[in-house]
Amino acid sequence: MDKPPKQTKHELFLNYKIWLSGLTGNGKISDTTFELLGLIKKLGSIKLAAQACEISYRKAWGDIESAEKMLSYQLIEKQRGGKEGGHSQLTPACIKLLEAYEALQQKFDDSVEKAFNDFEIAMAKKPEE
Amino acid sequence: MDKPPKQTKHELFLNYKIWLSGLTGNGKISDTTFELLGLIKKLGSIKLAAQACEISYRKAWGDIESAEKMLSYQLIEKQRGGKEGGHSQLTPACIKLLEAYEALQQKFDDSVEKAFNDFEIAMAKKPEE
DNA sequence: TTACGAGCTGTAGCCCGTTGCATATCGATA
DNA sequence: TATCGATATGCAACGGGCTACAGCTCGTAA
Repeated sequence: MDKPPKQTKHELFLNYKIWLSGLTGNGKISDTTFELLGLIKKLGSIKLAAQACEISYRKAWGDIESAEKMLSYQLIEKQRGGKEGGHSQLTPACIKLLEAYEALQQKFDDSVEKAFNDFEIAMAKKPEE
Repeated sequence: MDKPPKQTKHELFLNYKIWLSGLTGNGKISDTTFELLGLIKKLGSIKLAAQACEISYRKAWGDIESAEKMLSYQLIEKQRGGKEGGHSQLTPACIKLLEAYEALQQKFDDSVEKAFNDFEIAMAKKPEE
């Protein structure tokens, strides 16, 4: 899921990872989890989303559970049974959260790009300058 | 070493981690490694710096080695022997790198703060707004 | 010339996140 | 009312990262 990092003239890449945590530190929502949520929204299924995310269903399920526990509200509307076995969709609260996160992520990307450009410039300078 | 993350009115914290990697992905320089380098500069000893960093000497040494291999230049001037056992200091190239990183880190912090403020505002709004 | 303490190095073992598997549950629809 | 497949859940096993520890190397100052 990690997007290709940015390269310097010095053959360095900048990588970063962001996540949300709760007050007591007893849980977290990682970028991967948000990606998972986005895929559930798109695919309507935890199973399919987990596959697309290249993580085990077990992990996907656990991540959702811990995120919901941390936030103390429901993220996923789950439907079991039926010929199709079941399906899932995001709650309105989850959609709101996801959209806020995606905006956060986007702003972050832009800022990082800028900061890293400055880094490249600094590294290109000779030490004595 | 992780600094306290920022809190929303929704009792959420934003956390992040950055690191540099090389072309072939065969190594990385984490924020912890940069913290270690800063402490070596300050304390003049890998051993003391590792203690201050709360990592094992073994890991500190391995991190430095892999960073130097990745960059293919020397970061640390090491001195063995003597009554004091030895000491270490940063090379000029390392100091330059460290300073560039610290500036990058600072800009990162600012970006995070700004992006997270917007996130808070978005989360404070009612879904229908 | 020796003693000391940091730099170096290998390895056994722990911790913890994750996978993989097994198995149960549910319920719309055919 | 039988079926089918996704949701739900536990657990053994694996693997990577790290620590703990043991032991060595070095060279200066006493």
